Amino acid sequence: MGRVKIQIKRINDRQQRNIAFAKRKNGLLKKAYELFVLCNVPVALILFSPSGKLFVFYAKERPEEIICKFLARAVRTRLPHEPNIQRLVMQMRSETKCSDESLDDGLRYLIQPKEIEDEIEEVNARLAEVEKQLERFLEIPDQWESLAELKRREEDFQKTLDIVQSRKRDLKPGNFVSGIKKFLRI
Amino acid sequence: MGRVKIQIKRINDRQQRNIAFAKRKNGLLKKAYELFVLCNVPVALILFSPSGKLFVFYAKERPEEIICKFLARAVRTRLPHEPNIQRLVMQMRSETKCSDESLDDGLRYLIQPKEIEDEIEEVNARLAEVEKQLERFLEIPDQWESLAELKRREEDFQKTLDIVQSRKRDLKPGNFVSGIKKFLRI
DNA sequence: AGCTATTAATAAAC
DNA sequence: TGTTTATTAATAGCT
Repeated sequence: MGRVKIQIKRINDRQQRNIAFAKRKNGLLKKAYELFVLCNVPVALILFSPSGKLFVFYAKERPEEIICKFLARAVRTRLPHEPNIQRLVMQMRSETKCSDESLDDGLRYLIQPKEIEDEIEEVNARLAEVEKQLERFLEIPDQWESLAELKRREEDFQKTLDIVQSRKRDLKPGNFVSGIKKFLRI
Repeated sequence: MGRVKIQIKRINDRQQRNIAFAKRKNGLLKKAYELFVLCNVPVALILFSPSGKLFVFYAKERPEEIICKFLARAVRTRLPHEPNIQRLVMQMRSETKCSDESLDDGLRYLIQPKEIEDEIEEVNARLAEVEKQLERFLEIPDQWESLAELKRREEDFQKTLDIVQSRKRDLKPGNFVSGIKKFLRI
């Protein structure tokens, strides 16, 4: 998506490679962040610059938690080759007391409690209900004057609901990115 | 980049969220792959679907190697809280000779999450505001029917707030969060 | 580190 | 579930 279409192959010029890395790293981080916010899923992205500098993005859970989940699956499938990880997986293997029940087929893992999610959906359904009623209100001619007022109040409701929902998300147990939205000034 | 511009905030409808996840997961994986090919750098991307299914992408090095590198540097900055990882890091700490080069400095920030009490207070204040508005609303006679509905909604808000407050105890202080503010162009 | 012409990703519709 | 299309978003080449 630039001035010309490029082939996805290694950039040989070192400087150009660094430029491409800097730009695309930002894009990738943004995309990872957006996926987290939109879908509210745990994400961990670890990458190294051409010069070896470490970059980490993680959301919803701390990277150790995400890594542990990933390694827990490795326990069931294969033993990683890296010695340190191998040692860790061996430990986990000896300790893991058949939490197999939480594993459907080796791919699914640790399903989040759904109650908060459901709550939000329920509240949204009710909000839609009220919005409908407000719509009907707005159609009554002799109450036209109060239209602006009603709209304002409807917006107030939405705003309040947004705040409550956002707080609920932030306060959700296991969510260690509490306040990230505020921090990012979104 | 769709038919309409969307706000980056949690998608509440579960089905829509799943659709967005499926599409954006593919996009994210593609971007990660392209970054790897173009710049020839190690990349590890671990993410979970809304239903808890695990997805892993890694390039240039096995995920265990990338994770090990990440953890090796964690040795120098902080001790992760997850017990298994903690044990591993302790081991690595006693084994690893840490050089100062390329210690991540640009991407990580220590976030001091806003005090939960303050946030609850904020929500309470907002709720009180809406309560006041509802009071005024309730004084209009010929709108009484729908006002009962609004009153009910107000109670819903209170209930929701109670839930939020009850979850306060479950919240643990956050630690490091990948700050990406300046990269997100927000 | 900014600027645009372009390409690429994707939200909604089908 | 997959395909199409109108739009928005990312970014390659320049400065």
